[in-house]
Amino acid sequence: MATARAETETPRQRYRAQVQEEIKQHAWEQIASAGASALSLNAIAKQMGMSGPALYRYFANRDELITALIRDGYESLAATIREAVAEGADLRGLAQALRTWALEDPQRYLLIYGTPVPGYQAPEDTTRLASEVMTALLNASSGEGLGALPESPLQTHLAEHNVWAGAHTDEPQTLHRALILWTRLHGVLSLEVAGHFAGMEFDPAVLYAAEVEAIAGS
Amino acid sequence: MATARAETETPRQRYRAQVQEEIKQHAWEQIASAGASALSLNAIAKQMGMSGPALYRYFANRDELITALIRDGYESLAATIREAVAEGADLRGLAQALRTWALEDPQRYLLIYGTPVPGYQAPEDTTRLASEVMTALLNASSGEGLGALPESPLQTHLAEHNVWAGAHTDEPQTLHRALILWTRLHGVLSLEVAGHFAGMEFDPAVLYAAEVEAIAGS
DNA sequence: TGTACATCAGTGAACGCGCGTTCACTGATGTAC
DNA sequence: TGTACATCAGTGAACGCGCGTTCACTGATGTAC
Repeated sequence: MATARAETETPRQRYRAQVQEEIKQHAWEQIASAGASALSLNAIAKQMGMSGPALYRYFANRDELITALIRDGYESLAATIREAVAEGADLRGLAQALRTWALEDPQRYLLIYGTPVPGYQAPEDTTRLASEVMTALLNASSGEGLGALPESPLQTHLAEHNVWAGAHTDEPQTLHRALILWTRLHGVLSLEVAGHFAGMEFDPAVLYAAEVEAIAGS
Repeated sequence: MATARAETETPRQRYRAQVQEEIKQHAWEQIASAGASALSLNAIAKQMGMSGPALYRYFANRDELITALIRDGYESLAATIREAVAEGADLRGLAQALRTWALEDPQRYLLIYGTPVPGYQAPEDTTRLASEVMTALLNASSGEGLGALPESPLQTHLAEHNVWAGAHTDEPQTLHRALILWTRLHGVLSLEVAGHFAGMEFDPAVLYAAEVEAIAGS
């Protein structure tokens, strides 16, 4: 057959994807320098040397662009965790991967885990990516050799409700461990990224590592 | 003397303070419904039934209003903690007070601990209020009967740098305890407030309590 | 108690600005025969 | 290989809007003698 197969990318499609990518990159730069609320389609267009309305060929409106950025953020995190898992990372490795990812681009981290954009509803597929990350943490939190947790009403609470929809374990200790791993890491990261350690003269990385060890056991 | 003393509030001053307060209240409502970035002086004026420029009698510009809100936020937190301390609250009590305060007005919490406004520099007195809170946590973290922490490189790290400028203790265990109290509580609170527990069917209060107990000891 | 003056809250018009978005169009690129 | 047509990226003008902020002003409230 001489007709192009559907899966083959035409030059036009490739160009389209490139420009779309370039728009997003400029959007990230703008977010980095002035926050997500300052994102302006016209400003991006000007930076790219084209007229404002041209962007509407690539994104239906401002909201759709932001949605794409958020989705990319989730995807980037999920990919990072996926890679770490593929390389056989344990609980410590995952924590390290998360931290590296967060500090690599604080604004990307904040777009997902910072103050939510009011009235903004995340698309479904991001929740899928979010739970992929959670599942990785959960898997890393089960098994031998990890620090034992003291008994706690939380564990029976977690056992009663099914906390992770579709979790592959219902072992209370594992659920507990994964949950506090999640919240403790974000506790350090979010305060660090938001600059709340600024006045204190210590290295957040050491604190982060200590929190990881407290869960992983020594 | 018939002349009014300087400390006495004149009716005009009282009125002025009232209107200023009313402006801030409308500002909070606006933040609550559309986020801090959507705060508009003109919109506030319209809500109050007055013209836009009238607000400039009370705040020099938009930035000064936001600064006042942030300052009020810090002051409200510091007052809450101060009260709890005055009532003899221990570590558990302080943690509870913090949580109640945060959930009472999530937007106020987020204005302080959420994504920072880019380019915005907090005034000095807020750092004073912030460290007042820290000191309270520090005091509650010292003393007998608290759960012992495993040894950790973090403790020697904290001992070497003076983490809290002007802390009344340099006991490594105490510093460690106060620090993780701080980060762990915010880990739960920030994820909860930002809605990241939405998909999971459990009560964040139970998790919060478990984290407190893990530090306070049972 | 009454008058003259100063203070200050609030108004309305006006400024320039940048925003998101629509629309009719031009011109280049790709497709079908 | 060449022609006719369809697709699509990008432009420029225009829309209405709300924003922060300045300015000259009116009118009410407070102060001094």
